[in-house]
Amino acid sequence: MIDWDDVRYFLAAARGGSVRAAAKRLGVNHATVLRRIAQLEARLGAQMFEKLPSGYRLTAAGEEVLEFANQMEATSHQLETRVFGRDQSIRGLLRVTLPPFLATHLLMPDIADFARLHPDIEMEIVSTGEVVNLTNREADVAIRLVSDRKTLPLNLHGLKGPDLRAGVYMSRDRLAALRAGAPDPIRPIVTGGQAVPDWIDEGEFRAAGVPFRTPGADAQIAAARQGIGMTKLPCFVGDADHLLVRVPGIDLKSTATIWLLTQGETRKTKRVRLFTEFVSRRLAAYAPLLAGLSLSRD
Amino acid sequence: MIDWDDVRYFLAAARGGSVRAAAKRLGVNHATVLRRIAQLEARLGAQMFEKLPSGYRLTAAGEEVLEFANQMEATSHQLETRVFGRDQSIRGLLRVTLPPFLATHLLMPDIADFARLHPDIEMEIVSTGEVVNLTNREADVAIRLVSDRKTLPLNLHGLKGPDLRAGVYMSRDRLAALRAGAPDPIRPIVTGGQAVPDWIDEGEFRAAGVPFRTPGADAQIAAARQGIGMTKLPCFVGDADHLLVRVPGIDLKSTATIWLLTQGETRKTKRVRLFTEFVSRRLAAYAPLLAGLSLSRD
DNA sequence: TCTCTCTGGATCGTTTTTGCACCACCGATG
DNA sequence: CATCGGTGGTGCAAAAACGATCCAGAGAGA
Repeated sequence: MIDWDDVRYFLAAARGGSVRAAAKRLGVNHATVLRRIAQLEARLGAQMFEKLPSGYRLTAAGEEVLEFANQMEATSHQLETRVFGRDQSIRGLLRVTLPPFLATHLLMPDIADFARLHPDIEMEIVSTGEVVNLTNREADVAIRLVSDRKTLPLNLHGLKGPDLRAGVYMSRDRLAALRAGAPDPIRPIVTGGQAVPDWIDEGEFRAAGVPFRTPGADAQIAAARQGIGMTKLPCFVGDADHLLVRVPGIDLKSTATIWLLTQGETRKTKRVRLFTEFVSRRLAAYAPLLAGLSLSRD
Repeated sequence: MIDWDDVRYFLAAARGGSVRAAAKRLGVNHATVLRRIAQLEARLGAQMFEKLPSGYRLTAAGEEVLEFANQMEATSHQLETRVFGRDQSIRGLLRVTLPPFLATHLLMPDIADFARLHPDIEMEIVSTGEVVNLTNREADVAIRLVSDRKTLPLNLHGLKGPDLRAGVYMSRDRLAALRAGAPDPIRPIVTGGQAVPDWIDEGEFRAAGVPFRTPGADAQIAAARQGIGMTKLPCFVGDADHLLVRVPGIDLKSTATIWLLTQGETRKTKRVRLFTEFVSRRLAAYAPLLAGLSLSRD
């Protein structure tokens, strides 16, 4: 009989492409992955990988095994979510994922309030740039921005929040200087790789010159503050920054709707319901701010 | 992340009904099962079993987990059969299951011939009374008796063998005594719990009295040899025994057909093909014997 | 070409897991 | 009432798994 956990190691190696990458994902030493895979291959009596100096590549047999390994993983995740769904105690872990800019500029104080209100809930905020998979139970609640034309995944249950609108902002001082007749060019600030936006031709003062490309929302804000140019920001971010003002003549853009997403059994959990209801109320209160109707958060 | 192998221990405990029974099935110490299940429950944060003095009983949560655990097991078995199906080498393990009386009275010499012919094939004969599950890959080849009106499982591939017929036998000496006019009653010998058979009224000499019930084919043969009464046996068993003769006036019964069954991917294997072809040839040679047309094996 | 970083693999202490021997308990049975 | 076979649970020593480390080799880039 094979050790079922070996399949988990196999899966990590197949995805990581190397023993060391798999070890990193699994949080173990690479020698362990080496041994577990050797053990699995011995018990199955077949080579699952070509052992190249550049890494592990799946053999034909390995490709077939991968299919079933994926299936086992899916079942394992379902198993986990099912028992988690039965958990009706307050005490326990609650993992939330949300876009970084929502965390840093808007919801972190509210999440802190929630944590203070429920000290028995162990919270974990997963706010990396990557979209985490709710189905695989990498998180229990996801706060997502969903473009209005896109549809939600069918297996997720959504609680609709307020709309989020964005504006184009630039430095307040720079705008004053422009009004006074300063000739310096105003450059569009965009994230790397993004096409030149269409709003450069709309405003009272036109952006010109090559775009200023920088990754990360915070870097864009900093660049705008320094007067490099103008950039598109969510209203609640731009309006709250007293060093920035909306560029006159450019309308607000309706970008997306905030959704609170939960998955399958997990939303029956008391912790999840408490959190989604709490955040939902707070978001509703922020609705004017998010829509860009109030020019300051104060 | 849970240890997938813990699910295997959970499954054994859920099926065995107790930690010790699970340990026996898994071939490990019962303390190990105890600890693995405790670990799984800790990681999932839920009780899967009620720990009663009489054993472990599944909780509601455990029942739900069981469903997915079964699914994981099925996937694991599929994974094993898939890689096994790719194995085209002679050397390796080949597990065969067949009814005990076929093994002891007919095929064991042939299986021994096969093993001698292919010393690289490690053979394992699973000839307990229980029907082993081919789908779960507890065996690679099954030699089964299939009643003509029953249908084969769809996922199995069958190679049809000769028909097997049975007759009613009694002690040769006893028959001679009867012909000489001995008055002792002849009792029908049947397996425990079986109804009184219909052939007691057919023969030249009628069976009478309460049935003699004994489990096991070998015990029935011994009882018949001792002259207790008459019993129904496969022809190849009864005809080969010089102490027994067919009861005059009772026709042969057509009971079932011998099938060589293989499953899914495993039949692509060289070992499996070699074995099924070999046994198929031998069975064909035995066809008259099995049909009861030759009165002795010699 | 030299370095730097990636790869798999081997070795060696150490940690974790496992098996064994117990214990207490419960129920059936002689 | 004592016994016997079954249950779960618990220390302790042996065994197995693990992590840290080192090594050789392969590429990439300076």
